[in-house]
Amino acid sequence: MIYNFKKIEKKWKKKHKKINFFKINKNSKKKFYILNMFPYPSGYGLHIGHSIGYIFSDIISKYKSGLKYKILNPIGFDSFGLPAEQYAIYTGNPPIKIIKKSIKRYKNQLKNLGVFFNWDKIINTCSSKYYKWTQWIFLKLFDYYFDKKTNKAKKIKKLKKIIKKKIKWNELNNKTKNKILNKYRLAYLKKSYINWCPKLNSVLANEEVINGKSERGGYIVIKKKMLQWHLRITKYINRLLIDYKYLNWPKYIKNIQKKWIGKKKIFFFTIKIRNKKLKIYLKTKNKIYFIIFNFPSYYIDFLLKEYKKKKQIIKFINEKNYSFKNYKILINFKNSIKNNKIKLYISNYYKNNYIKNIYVDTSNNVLFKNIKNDFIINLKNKIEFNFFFKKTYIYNLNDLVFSRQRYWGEPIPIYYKNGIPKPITNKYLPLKLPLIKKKLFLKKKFKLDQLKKWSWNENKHKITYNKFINKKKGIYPLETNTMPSFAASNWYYLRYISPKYKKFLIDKKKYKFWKNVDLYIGGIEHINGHLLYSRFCHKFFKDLKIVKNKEPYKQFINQGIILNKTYSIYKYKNGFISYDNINKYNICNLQKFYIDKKYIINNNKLNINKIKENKIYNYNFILNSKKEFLCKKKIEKMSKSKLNIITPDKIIKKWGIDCYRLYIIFLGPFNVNKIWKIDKIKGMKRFLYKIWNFVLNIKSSKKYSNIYKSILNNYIYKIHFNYKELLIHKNISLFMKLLTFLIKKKINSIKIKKKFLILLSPYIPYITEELWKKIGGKKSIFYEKQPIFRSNKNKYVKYIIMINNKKKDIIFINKKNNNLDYLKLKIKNKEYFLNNKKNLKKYIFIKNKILNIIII
RNA sequence: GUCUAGAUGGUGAAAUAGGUAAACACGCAGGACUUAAAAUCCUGUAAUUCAAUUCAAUGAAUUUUGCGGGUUCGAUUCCCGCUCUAGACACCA
Repeated sequence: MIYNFKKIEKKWKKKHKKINFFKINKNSKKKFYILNMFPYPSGYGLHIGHSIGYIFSDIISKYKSGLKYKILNPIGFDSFGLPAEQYAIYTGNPPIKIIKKSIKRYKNQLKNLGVFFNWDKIINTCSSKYYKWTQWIFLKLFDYYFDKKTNKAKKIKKLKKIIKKKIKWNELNNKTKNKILNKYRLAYLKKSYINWCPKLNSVLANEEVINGKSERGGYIVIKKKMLQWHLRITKYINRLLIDYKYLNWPKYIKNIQKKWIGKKKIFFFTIKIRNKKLKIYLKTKNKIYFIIFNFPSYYIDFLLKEYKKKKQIIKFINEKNYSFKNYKILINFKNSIKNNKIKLYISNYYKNNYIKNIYVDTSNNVLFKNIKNDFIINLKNKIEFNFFFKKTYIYNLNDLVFSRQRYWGEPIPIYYKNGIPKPITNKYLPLKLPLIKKKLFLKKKFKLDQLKKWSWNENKHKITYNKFINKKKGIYPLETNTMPSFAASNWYYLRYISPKYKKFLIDKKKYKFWKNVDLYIGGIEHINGHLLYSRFCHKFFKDLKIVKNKEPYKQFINQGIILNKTYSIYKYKNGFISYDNINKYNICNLQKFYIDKKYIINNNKLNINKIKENKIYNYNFILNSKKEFLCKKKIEKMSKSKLNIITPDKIIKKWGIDCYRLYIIFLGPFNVNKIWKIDKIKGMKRFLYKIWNFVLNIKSSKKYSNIYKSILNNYIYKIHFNYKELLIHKNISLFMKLLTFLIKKKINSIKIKKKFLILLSPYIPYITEELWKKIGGKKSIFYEKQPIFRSNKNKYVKYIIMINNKKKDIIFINKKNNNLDYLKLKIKNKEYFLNNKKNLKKYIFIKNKILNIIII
């Protein structure tokens, strides 16, 4: 019989639709909630990098199911956000259409990986049934403050009571009342900076800004101050830091997050410049390493007002050059203490475009060659700073900016009554995002403030036209910003437990069983974003008594990135320049374009005729001296913007799902980055053929002896161990070894064949199902229990005999005689022992492992 | 620049708690089967040296886990210094 994977996979895909995998252990009390970070449904579909995570979680969940756990392994779509909007602007199709199409494609691709998800529990963040609760959470944050004494969030009502004791609250007008409360709310309004492009008349993401210019069009981008919603995550920092002890995360992952929170002890003093107080922070009392201005925003304004160098400063801020040498002396001012001149250095070296560090020194000749040595300036002798120092803590983490000046996100359920933010009553949520269905409507950048119908009728609780805005009728403008993408992902892990529950964001009965996520899988790049915000959100839920555990994700494993070759070309004014001539031009004036691999002929030469067929590249190509055009070749993360995506579809068509699953896991450790190569997939196919032939064709009369039992038992032990440590790629090697062992010994026991298939089934569901049926299995193989390791089956202990740390022999001894004396007896007459007997110095005996004989 | 992770054959990589380095694959070389190709199967495969035998095969010793040190009977693993590579670094998901 021939192994026809196409037929088998098609057949079992159909059959598996009828099995509810997640009900197999319906009545089990053990649970396992495994979760992949949900994908962004991009139009390009799922690529190889994504598929690794899904296959990984699928294998683990199938294994756990085999240990009789009840499984939750859901999937959803994070469908609000910038890419869909960008794509909408680019193509003229409304985002909702794009998303729906993408989700369809994504689902199909996922189903083609042989992965079991809880398809009945799917969630979609841009559906109003979901974002109703995202908005609800925001309103809760708006309605709560952080109580320092109890270290918990409490209702703002309680705060009012406290304030009333101190101030005559009722005598204040609404605006000052609001101002006071705004200082305490967990969601509050504050001015902060954004990237603003005057020519495009829009806000840009950091990613869209390159060298201080907009990615599209190359216009100048400036920093602009805007009133925006913030979340007061900083109040929760201590709790976030303390609770790491409850997390089973890799150490380095915890460290990344800890560093990001960046709690530091620091000293500060204040100086006055023209009646304005400035706090200056120092690392130690005596030496100035660097000085950080606490209020960069304020400082820039100050500079702009006081010194008429606006142009110079703006220009400088926009030069995104991370060299430390790149600093400029902007102002000199007199130090109020001893009339020493202090130079203020301003550098954009710190991350982002924000100015955060300002360096101070008192001598006139300070070099900035090396931050570690030259920069330490002792001010002690010149000025007595000590007198002014105070100790405090600073954090790297700031409050989260929660407003996005974009269309495609959850509307913030707030309206402005005489300039004061008012929440929309919970009852009337969701505040629905108006869906624009017309084509070409979005060709230009679109925001909610361009809508004609975006005001709130306070009495009728309805959205109404802006022209009706009227204080007497209670009609006020709505907030036009939307929420960022992390608003939805903060809490989605809870929604999976009861995605269709209408009364509340979670069904508390079901939560009691599932609790938090047992194993969370995702990219390392989310550690300082989503994963941190999600923890913050969970802690807030705990204060609201929605959840009971301290942390949302018990265990976390990050998935390695798949790298692939990229090719890029550089444009100068109206022409492209061959990569070997690039040194002749100033890098700041060059624009980088990624190009598709199909335009490349051998290694990194460009096929100019072919590329010119594409209108985007219809410019001059300036060749090098050899009359060739070279591209820059690099190995980078697989991503749609870099045009180096490979999708699993074609590979699966050629090799089959089982083969693809094996191969993708066999590539290496799950959390390590891998360069994409297809050449080793042959080996996996051979392995599948081998399994097929072993199970169906090997026939012999040999009996299944006890020694084989104990060897198989050892394999089972190792396989379980690897699952436990999440090193599942190693198991494939074990399977292969085990198989060659079974074939060589010509074992024909149905019992062993069955055990072997069950062990393999999480990895390769289809071939094992087929074989399972062929050797007499009645139900699906996934109803079977995974074989368990039995420690009493091993009767022999393996010893390695060494002389001066060099291996000489391997000896098996019975467990009954597991001691040094017996071992000595065993080697007594061996040649290697007799030769060295005279020079013997001592024995080093390590139980169950080694006997090392030291000679002189 | 800061932080983090990593470096093992021609390639992807294994090596439980410091104890057989290179498992398992790919590739390559040789062979079997076949008109031929593909597929399949078998054998070999870190390097150097020596011995023996030469039809083929074999045995022994030494050196090897980026570089240089340290701890230890013993280091891929622990510690210190260096070199290189990759990733993260706030409106990217």
